Amino acid sequence: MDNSIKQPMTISRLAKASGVGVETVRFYQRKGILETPESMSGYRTYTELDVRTIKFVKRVQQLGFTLKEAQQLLELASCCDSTRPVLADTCDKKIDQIEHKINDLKQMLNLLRKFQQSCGDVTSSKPGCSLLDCFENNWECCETN
Amino acid sequence: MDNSIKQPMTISRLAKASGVGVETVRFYQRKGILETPESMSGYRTYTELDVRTIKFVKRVQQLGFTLKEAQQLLELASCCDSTRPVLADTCDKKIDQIEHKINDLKQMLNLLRKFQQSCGDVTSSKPGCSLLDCFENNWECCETN
DNA sequence: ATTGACTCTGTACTAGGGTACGGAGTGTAT
DNA sequence: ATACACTCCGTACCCTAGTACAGAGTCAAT
Repeated sequence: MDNSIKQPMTISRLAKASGVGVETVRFYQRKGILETPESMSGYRTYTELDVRTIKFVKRVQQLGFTLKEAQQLLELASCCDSTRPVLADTCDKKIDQIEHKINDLKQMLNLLRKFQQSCGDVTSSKPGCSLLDCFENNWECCETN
Repeated sequence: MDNSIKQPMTISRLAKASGVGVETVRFYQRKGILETPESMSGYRTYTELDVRTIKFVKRVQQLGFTLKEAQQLLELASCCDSTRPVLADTCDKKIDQIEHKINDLKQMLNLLRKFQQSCGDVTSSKPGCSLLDCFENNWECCETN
């Protein structure tokens, strides 16, 4: 890997490369999500890792996790040495969390599909399956598949 | 359905029944998520529908949707008549959205599982699959299944 | 008719996740 | 050497989703 720099990656370059605003980068630094690199001469220079980190955080947020959780995931990402067992465990919990979320979303999806069918079928005059009705009792009105 | 009321459902009863605080109910009213029933004599009385609505909103939020989105879903729920085509369409979009989210979460899950294996295996000295590494290029480092 | 629990209204405050801005320093081009 | 873009730092502001609270009214029991 040739790490020679074409142009030093300034904060605005970093921001642009990772698709966020400069202020967001600073915000992440304040929050400790991103390290604040030591700067010779006032201006800091960033690396590809910072770009990746920010992109990762943004992605994880899209999936419905908080910044704090994104940070936890980053901590998982960054080390895999002495703390392995702890990490594996944290990972486990995160996995459970995500599995749960997926299941919930699947139920919701099911429900919406049913609802949409009864709703889109204009020939049917019956009110069909109401979201609220279906929702009761753990979505029982919809056969889960 | 016997709609006779044992005791009028006041706001605190509603809050309790739907598992939120009184202030949250009021907040939802301000936001238009919940109707503010006309009250004879100062105190409002609520119905089972309000309980269901709040529970629905809370559930939908758990799935990672915003209040605004929950409201949209409620609008879907509440009518299925003249506006059917529009609703079916909105529903479609929501379905796409959820499908997308599920796929993303599945990829994340995959990644975490891989990571966890390499991380939990203490005998393995190689750094294994880093979350950040794996994340690059649409999680390509993990075979999607 | 007074107490205590509850309600209504409005306003203020909180936490999370940013976004904007003012003032001072820096880097670079002309 | 001066202009202009950019950086750093601190503080302030915004939106979302609540939460808290003060002041006034209401209801029900004593």
